[in-house]
Amino acid sequence: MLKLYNTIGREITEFKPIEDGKVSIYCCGPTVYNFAHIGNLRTYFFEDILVKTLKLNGFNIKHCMNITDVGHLTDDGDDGEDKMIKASREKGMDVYDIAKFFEKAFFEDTQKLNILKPNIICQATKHIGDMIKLVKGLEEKGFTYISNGNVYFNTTKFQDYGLMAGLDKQDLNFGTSTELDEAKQNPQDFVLWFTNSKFENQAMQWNSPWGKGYPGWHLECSAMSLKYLGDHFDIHCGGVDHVNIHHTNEIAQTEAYTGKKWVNRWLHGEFLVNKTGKMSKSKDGFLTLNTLIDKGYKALDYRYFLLGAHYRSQLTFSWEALDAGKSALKGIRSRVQSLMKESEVFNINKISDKAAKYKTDFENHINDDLNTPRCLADLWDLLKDKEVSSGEKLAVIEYMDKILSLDLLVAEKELCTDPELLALLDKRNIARGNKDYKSADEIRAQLLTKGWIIKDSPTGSSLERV
RNA sequence: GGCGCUGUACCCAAGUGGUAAGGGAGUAGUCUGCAAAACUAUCAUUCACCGGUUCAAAUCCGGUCGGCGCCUCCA
Repeated sequence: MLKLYNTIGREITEFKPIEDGKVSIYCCGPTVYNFAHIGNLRTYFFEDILVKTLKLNGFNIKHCMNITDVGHLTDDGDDGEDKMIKASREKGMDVYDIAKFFEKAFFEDTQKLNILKPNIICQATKHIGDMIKLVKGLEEKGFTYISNGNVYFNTTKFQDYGLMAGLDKQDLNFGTSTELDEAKQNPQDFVLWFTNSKFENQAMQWNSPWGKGYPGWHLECSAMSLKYLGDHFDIHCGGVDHVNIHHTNEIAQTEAYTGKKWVNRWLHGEFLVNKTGKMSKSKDGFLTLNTLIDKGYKALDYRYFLLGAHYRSQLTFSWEALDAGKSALKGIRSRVQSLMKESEVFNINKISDKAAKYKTDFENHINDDLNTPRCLADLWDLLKDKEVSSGEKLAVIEYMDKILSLDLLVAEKELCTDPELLALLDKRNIARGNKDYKSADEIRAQLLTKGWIIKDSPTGSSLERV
């Protein structure tokens, strides 16, 4: 039985899809005006675990994600502007090219992390018409007003405003950190359509019944999810920061528009934090996946690190913690590689009860609101169990890796097959046998300059790529 | 200020009222010409602190102190 948390009601309950065997899921995607940092990527990782767990439970998944490629792009007040944007502009790329560039970079990152690509990916700029239709519908139903040139959503007209976030219990601090928008009738109202931009040089603008302008930022998720997943679907996810504002407003405008319940279950991924707080592009410590790779880590080392914490807990990033993940993954790999030398992968349906217990434990743990840390512990226990045969272990590990996605059964190290180099290795081992260690070490150094490292083991020597 | 989350070993981190998962690091040992790896063992009488409930509390309740997040674009 799959149990998942629901931000609505703040409780873990059994997951039941609207339609038997099928799940529709919408995930808030990236804003593509900069590289994703490793904190952003944590959320997509969590959604990947969710999607794969649903698949493991036999569901057919319709997985939709938006690309926010509208807005933000001419806001030069942002101190953290990436050099790439500047470079792109200097090269004369327009905002659409910039968006495309970072969208591509985003999917390169997620691919490196073995994150499945959603089967529906939708760009906001390609759905302006759908957004306008939504605003028109809201206008007809009387949920909007126009003020200072912009179309606003009147939150007091929507009865359950802020229900999921529990805003009624919160004494919100309006306007303490930013100036209040004087044009709003209520502090929580939000813009559906801008014609009077706060950025003077807004690069992307479209014609609309209210004049030339651009959509408010909550609008895209409502419009596109309605289009691709319908007016009632199973799961909507995103980062925790979206609970109070973004998702609250999405619910308000969508349910006001359709007049019915929209999303059954909301899941929110917690933040990756530094010692100094959350990772953000305006602070030091803005790390991208490529920064990690440049420092000698593999993308999957980072994935292992993420698996070690539950998605609803904040996770503290440190190099020491990442090193721990790297070493652990290396240890698993080396054990799995020896298993593969000993045996073929057994058929998962024909394994002993003892081995099957690990499979069941793993399923129970992942189905328990995605408890990946427990799943890793199951993997380690299996690896260390002396009563389970190598082939059975491999079968269960292969199964676990459907969720973990660490490429555990893929031979990681490239082994040398070049006869010339292997002859050198033989020569070195002969020298070694004759206790001629000087020559042996010279050959080792020679091989190293060619990019190969000698690994001696009780069963013989081999050459691996550095 | 309000709301939410949180405080578990040197580090990261699970934990369903029944006596502290797992990983990393460390330590000891095996192996070893060296290097690397591997393997074995070991590693919290205790869960921020103080009270309470209970036969039994890391888990429940109250209080104190600390951390993080949201209330602004944000994963």
